[in-house]
Amino acid sequence: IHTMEELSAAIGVSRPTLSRYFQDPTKVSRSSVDKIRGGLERVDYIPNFFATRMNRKTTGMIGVIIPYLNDLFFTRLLEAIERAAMQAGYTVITQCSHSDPEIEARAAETFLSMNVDGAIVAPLGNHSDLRIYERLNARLPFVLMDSRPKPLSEVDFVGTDHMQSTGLIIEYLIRVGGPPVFLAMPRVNFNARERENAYVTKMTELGHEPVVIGTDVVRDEWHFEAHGLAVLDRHFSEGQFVDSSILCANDRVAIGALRAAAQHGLEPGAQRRGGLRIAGHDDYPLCPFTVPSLTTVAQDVGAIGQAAVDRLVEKLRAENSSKNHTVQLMNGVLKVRESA
Amino acid sequence: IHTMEELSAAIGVSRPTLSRYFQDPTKVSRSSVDKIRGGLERVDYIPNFFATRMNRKTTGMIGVIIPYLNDLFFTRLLEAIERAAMQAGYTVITQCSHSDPEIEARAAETFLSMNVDGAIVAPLGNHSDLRIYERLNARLPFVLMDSRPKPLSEVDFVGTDHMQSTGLIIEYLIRVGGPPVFLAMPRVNFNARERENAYVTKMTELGHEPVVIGTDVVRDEWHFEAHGLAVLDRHFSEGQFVDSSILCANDRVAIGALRAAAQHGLEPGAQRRGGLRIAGHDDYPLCPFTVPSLTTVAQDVGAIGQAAVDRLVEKLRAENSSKNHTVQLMNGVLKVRESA
DNA sequence: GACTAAAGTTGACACGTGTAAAATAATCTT
DNA sequence: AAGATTATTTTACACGTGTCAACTTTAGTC
Repeated sequence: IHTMEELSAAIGVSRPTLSRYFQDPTKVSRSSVDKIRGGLERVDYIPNFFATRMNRKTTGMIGVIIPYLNDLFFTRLLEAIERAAMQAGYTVITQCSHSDPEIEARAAETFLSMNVDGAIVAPLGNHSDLRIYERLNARLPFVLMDSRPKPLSEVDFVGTDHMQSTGLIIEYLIRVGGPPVFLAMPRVNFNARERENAYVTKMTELGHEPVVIGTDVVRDEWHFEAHGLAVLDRHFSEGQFVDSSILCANDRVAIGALRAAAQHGLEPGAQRRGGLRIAGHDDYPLCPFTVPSLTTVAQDVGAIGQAAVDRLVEKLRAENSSKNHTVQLMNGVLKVRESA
Repeated sequence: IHTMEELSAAIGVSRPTLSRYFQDPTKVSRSSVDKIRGGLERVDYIPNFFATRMNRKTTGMIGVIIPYLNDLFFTRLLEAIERAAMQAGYTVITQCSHSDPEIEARAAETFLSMNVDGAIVAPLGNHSDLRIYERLNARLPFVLMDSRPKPLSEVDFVGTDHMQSTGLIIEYLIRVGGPPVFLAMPRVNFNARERENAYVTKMTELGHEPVVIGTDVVRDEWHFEAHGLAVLDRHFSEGQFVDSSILCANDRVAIGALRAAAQHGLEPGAQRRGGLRIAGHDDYPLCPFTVPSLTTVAQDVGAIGQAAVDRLVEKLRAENSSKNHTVQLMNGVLKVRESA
């Protein structure tokens, strides 16, 4: 039994009544509700998703694009979004760019084609075609998340305040050790550059010489751990930075850095004044379990996801397309552990 | 400009011709193609996803359900599936159960409602309502993946041969160290129990006494690292297993185990004969970067994902619903590193 | 140049459900 | 109890595109 028509015949209630029942049972009289309930016990019927969505003015769906799956940062973000969206009564359609701008573009088209009520996008990065975001932004309630292309200014954004978060860990490192070196990450997105800039700015502000390493060696783009390991392995081999404070662009790079230290018999940690220190950024879920456990700045992933959904819902509830946009930057929180 | 009707008026080609053009441009004459191409340059039009899908007998979509997002094993699996499906020309709709049977059930209903051509499911585990899988299996080309409920036998399955993989690492551990203790994982899915059984069977077969630990302490279910750490911390504190070979149910548990070892000043590794050894299962992407790097058995995630899609496509191409089912068990591969 | 076959186009209906307006039933006044 | 009001159901049309049969054009043959 596949259609409402058939169902209405089987139960003895008109089809439109069924239609309204499925949308909001309170709009149907008590007696009809009982008849329908009873009928649904006997036959099994599932409304056709496409037919229902086609005629509604609102589909109740929001589209989410994330750049990469094999990274717990994004999965946590996605989870936060899904929870928040579910709470708000929306169905989330997720697409992953797999670090391919073409797939990202196709995902955006799919969303438009599906008439999603709104879209949340964590952009892919340098290779992305910015017109995609502009196109989405022009036609839908749209929120950008996590990382922000500089050229795009008229867009809502939710992310971390990298000046604040990076500043926090830099000040800490200076306090307990010395001015940190910055181990960059492959420039897969705009955050990579932004954190690097935040580091340089903060160091200059504090009157220290910024030193950035790891910008030359770029292996497989998203293999951050391997990148961190390779860069530091080379430097440690040459005796460089073995007594430095090293601030890694993110925790995955830092995990590679810890590995490099171990391979060279170095023990990064807070114990020895003036010794090797390694710190990261993000509070990757594995940080408490590395050896030594990793000192880092936590991004409030849950808050970012929640805020992105909140802002989106706010926009798509406001019929009047108020063109002003919001930028929400969350603060990082210092997580002091063993490695620095 | 939102409908084909409008587009056809704007271009000067009949609507059905446009319809056929979007499905297969070769079915339209050269002259029409040129006219349409030209027209699409000027206006932008996106076919309505729902309207197109509603009338087609096949939607070109396959639904995938995974139990948990914050685990790189599942994200890698998902990635493999998405790649394989894209290659085969299908659109993947992903839903995550978030370890909630109710969400899992709802996801299944959504798939049925969307008329997906087929479904691939990595089951949630003990709490799942098995009727969900039976229902899907009865109404769709359906493939179960990764972990398999024992009561379900009439279902296609793709996963790892745990007898083989676990046997492999056990034999290795016995060869280089001694008969391993098994550090169980929280019983979140059927694999947990299956690996445990595989361990017991293999040990018995080889004439060793199986010892399983970690079945009592069950903290937050999916926090495997914390589980491994807590269990071994307790045992190490009591001086137990400090010179044992410890086989962890999976790599995330093993990462917690490595941490426990470090906290107790123990150095798991292959160097010292008769000393502490820690091994895992799965080849989690971080294994090469832990300190020490983690010896483990790799599950061939790529092959599992590919095989699941292959089998599904095979089923949904075969009109004749051949009711025979296939079980594909992939072999694990030993990855010897430092920890054992 | 007339005829035939093939290729391409179009009219008309179908898909399954939402929705506004019209019709009916139920409830409430006086 | 009759009319007025409200709650509920039904009629009728709409949504945007797929698809088939009927129609028109083109290409090919002699």
